[in-house]
Amino acid sequence: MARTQGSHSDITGPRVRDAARRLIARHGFAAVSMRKIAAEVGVQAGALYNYIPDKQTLLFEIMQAHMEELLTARAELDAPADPVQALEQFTRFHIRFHSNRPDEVFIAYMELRNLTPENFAAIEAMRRTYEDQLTEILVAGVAVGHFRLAEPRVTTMALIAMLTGVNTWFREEGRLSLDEVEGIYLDMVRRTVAA
Amino acid sequence: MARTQGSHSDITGPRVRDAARRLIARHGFAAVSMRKIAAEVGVQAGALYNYIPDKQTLLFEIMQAHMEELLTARAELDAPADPVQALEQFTRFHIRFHSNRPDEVFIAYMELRNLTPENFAAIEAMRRTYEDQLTEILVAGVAVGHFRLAEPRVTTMALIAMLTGVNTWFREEGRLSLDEVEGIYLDMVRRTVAA
DNA sequence: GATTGATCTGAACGCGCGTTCAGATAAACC
DNA sequence: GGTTTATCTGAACGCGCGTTCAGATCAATC
Repeated sequence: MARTQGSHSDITGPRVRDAARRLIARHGFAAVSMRKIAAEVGVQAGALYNYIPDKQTLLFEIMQAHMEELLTARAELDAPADPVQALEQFTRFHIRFHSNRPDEVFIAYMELRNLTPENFAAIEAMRRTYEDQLTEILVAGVAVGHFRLAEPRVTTMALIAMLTGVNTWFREEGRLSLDEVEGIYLDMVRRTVAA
Repeated sequence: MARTQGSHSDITGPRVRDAARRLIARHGFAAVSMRKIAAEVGVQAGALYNYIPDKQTLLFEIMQAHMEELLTARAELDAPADPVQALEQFTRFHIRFHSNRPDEVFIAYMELRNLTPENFAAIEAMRRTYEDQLTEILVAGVAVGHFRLAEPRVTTMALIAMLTGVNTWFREEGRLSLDEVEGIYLDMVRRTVAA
């Protein structure tokens, strides 16, 4: 067996996280061993500890990176003042962002219970920050009489569940394009909150 | 340590499944060992094999029982001919049934990937049967001009995701009663498909 | 071309895993 | 009260787990 040692830190580091993300999304955090991640990268298990302190931190960093990307990507858009337009922007953004990252989305929801309490709180806070942005749009729309809804927070949870649900069935190679799906969901979202 | 042996099959059998259901919902299938389930029941790990052939079958039977209960409970309702009333019945039934069984619902979604391919197919078929019932209501409503929607299957997935999402935030001791939540969601469902 | 330092191997650690099974126990039956 | 039988214990099996670490290897530096 040929040894292939040397300096590959800049290459191996990201590959560890990529392999972990893919394997955890497919098999679940508890079912993925450090040895399997290492094998995917082409390295022995011990070498992983040059890049991560432990398995728990690996999971947390994957989730944290995902949530930070979500908040950053969203912050980079300039929000329309009109709540109707803001809702359209949010809807399209949510579907597009999440359908492009099925592994991360799956992990961020399924593996919450494998986080330590502190790590869990950190991820939940970011999720709440994101949800609050939709709630704000809804409240603003109600204020100007363009939306009508019973409970902003309940509607927020309902809409986000509906939109994220796209990931459970949408396939790139399916009958409908992502653009078409976006349009269909946007219509449903609008109706749900229409005045 | 006092031995507590004897005949308890009729008691122990259900307790094994109850303990497994609770523990798997909380920690995940891969993270729950047979020894932990046994400890919860108050028995040694070996005794579990008087009631289940193996761990995989235990998971499958929990999911299967849940899906069968879902289909049975739904079948026991007599469906209104009017699609509008049928949709209301489905919505209320779905929210009520699922919010009463948070553990089972969580497991039935999260642990699908831990099923063998054959067991997975069996559960998926039952889930599809349930989903199809909503699709039929939607199609019937469109046919008589009471509903308007782009894609019955897409709307089905969107509504079910929205309704099941209640489980992620609803708490018995919260501000809103289940009746109120039912009403709010029913309103959103109606608007989503209104002609 | 010798030295340094980052990177990786390979072996080891104690532990818990799912499952099996011989034997112990206690309830049920005659 | 002796026998049968369902139920459970306790030990064992081989295996993979997360993590550590001494030593091997190689790229970069002088």
